[in-house]
Amino acid sequence: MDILSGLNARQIEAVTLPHRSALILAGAGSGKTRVLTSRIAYLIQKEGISPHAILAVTFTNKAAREMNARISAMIPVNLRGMWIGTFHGLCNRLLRAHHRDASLPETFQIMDSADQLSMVKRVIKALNVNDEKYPPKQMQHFINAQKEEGIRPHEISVFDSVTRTQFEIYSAYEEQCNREGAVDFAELLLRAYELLSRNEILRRHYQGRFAHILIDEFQDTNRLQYKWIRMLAGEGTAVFAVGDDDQSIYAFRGADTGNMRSFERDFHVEEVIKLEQNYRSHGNILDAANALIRHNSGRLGKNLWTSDAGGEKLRYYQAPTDQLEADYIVEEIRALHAEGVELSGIALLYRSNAQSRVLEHALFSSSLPYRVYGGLRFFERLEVKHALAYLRLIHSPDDDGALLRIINFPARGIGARTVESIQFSAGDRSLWAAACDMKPSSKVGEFVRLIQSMREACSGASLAFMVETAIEMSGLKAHYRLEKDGEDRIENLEELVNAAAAFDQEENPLVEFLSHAALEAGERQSGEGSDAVQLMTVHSAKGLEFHTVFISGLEEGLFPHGNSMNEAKGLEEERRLMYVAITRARRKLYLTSAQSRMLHGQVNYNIPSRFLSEIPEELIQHVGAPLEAEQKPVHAERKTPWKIGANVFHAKFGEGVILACEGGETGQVQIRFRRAGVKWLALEYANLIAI
DNA sequence: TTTCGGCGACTTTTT
DNA sequence: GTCGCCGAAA
Repeated sequence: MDILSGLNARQIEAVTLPHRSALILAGAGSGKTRVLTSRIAYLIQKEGISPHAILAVTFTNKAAREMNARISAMIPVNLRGMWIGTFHGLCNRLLRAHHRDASLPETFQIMDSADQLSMVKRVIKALNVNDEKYPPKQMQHFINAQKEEGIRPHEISVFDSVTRTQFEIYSAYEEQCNREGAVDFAELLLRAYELLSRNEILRRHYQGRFAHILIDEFQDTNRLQYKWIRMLAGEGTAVFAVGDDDQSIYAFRGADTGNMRSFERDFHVEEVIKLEQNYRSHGNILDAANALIRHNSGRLGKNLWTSDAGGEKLRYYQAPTDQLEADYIVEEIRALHAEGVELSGIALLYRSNAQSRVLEHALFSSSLPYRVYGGLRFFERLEVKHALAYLRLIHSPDDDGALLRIINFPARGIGARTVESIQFSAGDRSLWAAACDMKPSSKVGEFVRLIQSMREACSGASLAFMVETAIEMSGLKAHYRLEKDGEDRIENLEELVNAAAAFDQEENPLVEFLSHAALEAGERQSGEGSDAVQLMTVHSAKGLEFHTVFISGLEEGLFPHGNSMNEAKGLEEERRLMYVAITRARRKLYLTSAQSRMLHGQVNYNIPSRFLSEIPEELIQHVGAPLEAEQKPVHAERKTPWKIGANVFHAKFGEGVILACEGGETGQVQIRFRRAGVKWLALEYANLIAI
C-alpha cells in the first residue's frame, strides 16, 4: 500500500516535505495523526532515513503507542531504534542512560504528583514553616513553575520574607530529592535539559543522531519542553511540529501557544502548512465551530471546511432544571438508540466533573448503560501505592517517602509520636538509618526486621515474586482480606503481580517497573460493558470523536466557568474548550442548559452561556421539552408574575435571570444581569420582557 | 493509636 | 452533595 494514497494535496505536502523544519497547523478532524505517522513512514521508506535517526514526542503514552502501532501497520520495518514516547518518558530514557553525567544515582526514582506533594509537606514541616501561610499545594505549584522556567533555587531573587521562605522551601525540597535519589516530573525535563546544555559531547551526539524530530500536540508544550527540543535539535535536524492553537486547552498547567510563534522564528519556518479540510463533521457543526472561535483574538488563523456540507442543525434545549436537562438528554439518547445509533457513539460532555452526578443518575434510573471517564487510575490506587512503597523501601532504604507511607500500614502500633522521634533523631540521615538505631525490641525494631527479611526473601528473585512477597509478608493482603470492601483491593494487588511479570525480561526489572508506575498511571477506570454512553469532561474528550455529542450545562458561570474570568486569557481558553467540544461531533450535536441547577448543595440560577449566542442563530434549532405543557414549576415559591430562574430582558441592563421576587405585581424582583450584575428592581417600572 | 465526626472547599489534568 | 483533612474522644 502506498503511504500517500488517500491523502489530500496539503497532507501530501506535509508528509513529503524536504529536510527542513516545518509547522503544521492541523485543525480538528483534519487527519493530524495520519499525517504524522505517514510522515515517519515516508521518511523511513522513501527517504531511506534510519528509524534510529527519528525521535517522535507525544503528550500521552496512549498517543505514543497508537502512533507506533499505526506506523508498524504501514511499513514492514523494525522500529526498535526509533525514539518514540512522551516528553517525560524520553527524558527518563536519556537520564537512565547518562545518570552519571546528570549526577543522579543509577536507580533514581520518579515521584508522581502525590509523592511530590507529600515530600513538599514533609519539607515544610521540617523547616518549621507555617503551612497556612505557605500551603503545600501552592508550594508544589511554585516549585514546578520554577523548574518549568528553568530556575534553580540559587537563582531565585530574594527580596522579601515571602520569597526568602519560598526559596528555603524550594532549596530544602531539592536537597531532600537528592538525598532520596528521587526526581519529580518537572525535574525529569529540567535535568535532561541541563544535561544536554552542559555536556557538549552528549549534546553533539544526540544532535547528530536525530535527523528528524516530530512533535505531536505542539500547542500543549510548555516552555521547558520547547527549550528541550531546541537543545536537542542540531544544525542538521528537521523538526516537524504539528499542532492547533485553537485546541489549546491546557494553558492553566503551563502550555504556551506562544511556542508556535517562537518555533516559526527560531526554526526558520518558511511556510506554515495548514490542514483545514475536516473529515469528521458535517457543515453545520463546522460552521458553528468556526463562528465561535472567530471571537478569539491572536489566533494563527485557520478555517475548517468540509465537502460534507449541511447536515442537521444543532439542537438547543433550555431546561428548567438540571434534572430535567438530564431527563431530556436521556430521552433523546433513548430515541437515538431506537433509531440504531450505537450508545458508544454518543458522548455526554460537561465542563466539570461535579456535573456528571445528575446525568449518571438519570441514565441509571432509565437503565441505559454508561461509562464515566475520570476515576482513579490503577497505579494511583491506595493499595497499589502501598505495595509499591514496600518495594521501594526494600530496594532503596533512603526513600523516606516510602518508609513514611508504610511504617504503620497495615497498622503495627507505630504512631505519629514515634515517627516524629525517628524524624528528629535522623538529622541528615535517612529515616531508615534512624529507624535501624531504634531499640530492636521496639515496634520500630520489628518493622526494621520485617523489611530486612523481605529484602532477603527478594534478593535474586523475579520481580513478580518480589511483588508477591511484598504483598504477603507486609500483611497488606491479610489486612484487606479482613476489611469488608477489600475484595477489589486484593484483586488490584493480584493484578499488580501480573503487571510486574511483564517486566522480568528488562535489564533492571524493579527500576523499570517503578518508573512505569510513575510515568504511566494506567487507564482510567473502565466502567460498564461495551456499548455504553460515554460521559466525560470536555478536556478528556480532546482527540476523540463521536457520532452524537451532547454538550450540557451551557450556562454562564459553568461554561464558561466562573473562575476563568479571573485569569487574563481565561475566557479565550474557555472558548477554545467549547470549540474542542463542538468539533468532537460527527453527525449530531445537542446543546443544553438549565435555568436552575443544584451546585455545591444549593440552587443556582444561571443565564445561558454566551457561547450559545456566538453561534449563528440559523445553525441552531431550538427544541422544547417533549412534555413541556405538563411540567410543574419546580422552584416557584410564591405567586409572582415572574418565575424564579426565568430569563428576562431589560431595556437598560440587558439580559438577566430572575433570582428572587418580593410582593406581587407592584413588588420587586432581584435580577442577575449578564453585564450589570445583581440588582433589585421595582416591577412597576422595570418593563421586563421575557426571553 | 485509632476512629469518628465536624468543617471547609469545590474547574479543567498528563507526566 | 461529597470528599478530604484535622482534631478530639474511645
